[in-house]
Amino acid sequence: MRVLVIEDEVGLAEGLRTGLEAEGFATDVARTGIDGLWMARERPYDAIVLDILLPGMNGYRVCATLRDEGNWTPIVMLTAKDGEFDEAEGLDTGADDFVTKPFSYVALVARLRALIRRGAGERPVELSAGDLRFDPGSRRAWRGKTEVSLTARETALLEFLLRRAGEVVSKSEIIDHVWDEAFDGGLNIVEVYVRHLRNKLDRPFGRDSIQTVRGAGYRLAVDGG
Amino acid sequence: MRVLVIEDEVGLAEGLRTGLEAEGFATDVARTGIDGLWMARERPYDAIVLDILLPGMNGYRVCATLRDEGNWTPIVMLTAKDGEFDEAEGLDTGADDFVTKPFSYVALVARLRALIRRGAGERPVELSAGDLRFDPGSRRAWRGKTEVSLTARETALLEFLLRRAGEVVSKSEIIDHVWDEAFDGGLNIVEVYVRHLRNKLDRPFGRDSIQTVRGAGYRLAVDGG
DNA sequence: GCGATCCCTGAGCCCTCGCTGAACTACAGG
DNA sequence: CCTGTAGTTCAGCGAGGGCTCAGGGATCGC
Repeated sequence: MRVLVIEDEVGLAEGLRTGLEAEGFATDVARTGIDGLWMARERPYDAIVLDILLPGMNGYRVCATLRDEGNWTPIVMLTAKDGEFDEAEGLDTGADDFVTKPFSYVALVARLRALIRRGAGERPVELSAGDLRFDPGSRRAWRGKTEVSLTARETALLEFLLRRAGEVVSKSEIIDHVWDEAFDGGLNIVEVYVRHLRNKLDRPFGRDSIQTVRGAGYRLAVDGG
Repeated sequence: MRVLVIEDEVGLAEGLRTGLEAEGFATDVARTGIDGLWMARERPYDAIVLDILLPGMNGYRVCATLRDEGNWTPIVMLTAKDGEFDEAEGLDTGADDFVTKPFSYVALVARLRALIRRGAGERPVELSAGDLRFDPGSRRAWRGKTEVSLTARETALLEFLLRRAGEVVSKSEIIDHVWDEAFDGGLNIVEVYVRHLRNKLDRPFGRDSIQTVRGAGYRLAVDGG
């Protein structure tokens, strides 16, 4: 397993190198975004650890550039602990996972192994409607740049609505796909969960993405409201 | 997202259920091929995980039967590690992907997601007559560029008229198709709703798309008026 | 021209549908 | 054991939509 670390801070970079090599990863280090991009293009890495704050070319741009070139090597981004925007932007540019500084090697290595196992083939796909976004892999949702925390059911409902964005889906259809067959309650449960989603994804942002089509069902606006 | 697991080995089946539900899939389990077939016919699944070795009716036959019946739900087959013929036969019978036992959940889930993403291929067609348009998927209607909001009944009536554009359809025929069989009111209701449609789709635009054919019924002009 | 038939129109009643808040259960963590 | 969270149920409410009806036009046959 060969890993590329793109990190300008020398202490951290060398720490990572020794730590990762102790874990059995062959590790290369790049000190700038440009260098890192170059190295990533030259050799097939199994994963890339990418800092965001880099001299010259920042991590987002490195990541986006690689993805544009069709390079889907798994990328773990190192984000600052206060950076709430980091992850949203990281996902936009095609990062696969995130580790918040300061971090433990254990966490980083675990993520790396998971990503490598998943492989470069399964690129991250994102479901979106306007600025409403959902990552099926990590099962997280964003309205614009702010992440919104959803429960399991809410997540499942949102995912279903997003996959059928623009279409009217009936409540019974929703129950068929979001609840399992053991469920024998009424259709009202759908109304309740639609309400939950609206309260979390629409109301705080002054949006109106989930429209009710009286007598037919609900429709998620393709432009996200 | 709703998945059907057809697997006779109880341990594996329950493991799959919990694993998949943790990933956000609503999961149903069938223990025999017959049961699985039955369940697949009953409800719309987003994907099916199908073991090959099943009591009674094996996975190939389940798969082939579903395909024969026009059911194209994505199917992932679980194949034994030594079975070289498995995949060929699976492909013949209409399987979409294969996972070799023993497998990791990560791999299975990745395949499932990929299939579901691919599977949602068909897009709604649009009904139109001149510049009068209707999208059955989103159940929205337009006259030219401006969207017109319709109630459920109005929508159903418009859809019916559009599907029979150019033909004369009688009021009783309309009642048969747009109202449910329990309806026992008079034919006047059709007149009322035709009026509603005219008020929304014709009058504001100076059009005359719904023509009344005295003594016979109504006809929607194929050119939209 | 005249009645008969068919269709249009507007007003109004009633009830379904969807929304909402609250209560209840189950379960996990501290 | 207590607390908090998620999932579900339920009953009340309010608005909007579905439907009815009666009277006024329009059109046809004679």
